[in-house]
This record gives sequence, structure tokens and C-alpha cells, in this order.
Amino acid sequence: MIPRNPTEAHRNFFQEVHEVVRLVPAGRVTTYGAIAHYLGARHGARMVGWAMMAAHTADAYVPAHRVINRNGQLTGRLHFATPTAMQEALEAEGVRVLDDEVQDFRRLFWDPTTELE
DNA sequence: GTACTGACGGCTT
DNA sequence: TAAGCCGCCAGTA
Repeated sequence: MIPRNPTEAHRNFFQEVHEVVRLVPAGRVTTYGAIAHYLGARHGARMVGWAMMAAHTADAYVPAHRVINRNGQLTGRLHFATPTAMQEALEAEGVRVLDDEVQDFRRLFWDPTTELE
């Protein structure tokens, strides 16, 4: 667990989210809700997405392309450098993406709550 | 100071 | 089983 600094609570929230995303293995994907649940669901899944929006401002690299919504759709692809960057990054890792939707999503799903315990 | 919006998810109808 | 509505927290107008 990552210690929190009361003076920078939201910044640590970003760090926690980014930390979890970095743990996602290449070729696997996770969801906003799974991360929110892993962090105790104290913030809505929306906050996780909001934290992802700030992923590019993080010092360390955050594989944001491995985080998608619960439907397996690449809802955040428009926030990448190019609209196709997210899909291409996933396909480069062996994840099949068709029409902005991860194929065989249920099998590729990586849940931090059960994987990290 | 109030209201709307957003990389979403779960519950209810 | 599918579709719709409401809630989470923070930022911006």
C-alpha cells in the first residue's frame, strides 16, 4: 500500500492508480472499476478515469492503454497522442482489438484485487 | 456560489 | 436479458 500525504491527497491518489496500472502485465488489460475496487472503491470509477487523464503528467511511464472500461471498449483512445495509439499499443502486446473493443476481454482481464490480493 | 461535465459502474425497472 | 437512471469526486464555466 502506498502511504498518503494529507497535504497532497489527490496527488497520492494519482500515484496509487498509476502504481496499479504499472503492475498490469503486458498483453493483459484491467478496468477502471477494478482499480477503484482495489483501492477500496472510496472514489468512484470516474475518479480513476480522471486520474488516467493525468497519467501523461506522471514522472514514471503509465501503460494507460491497458486500462479500459468494463465493456472492454477503448473509451479513452481519444486522449492519446493519436486516436489509434491505444489500439496499436495493445495489438503490439498481442491483444486483439476490433472496432475499439478488446476481443476475448474476459480472458485477458487482469483484476488487481485477485491477482495482487 | 451554483451547475454542468467527465478515460465509469452498479443497481433498478 | 436489455435498457435506463443515479451516484461517485474534482475541475471548470
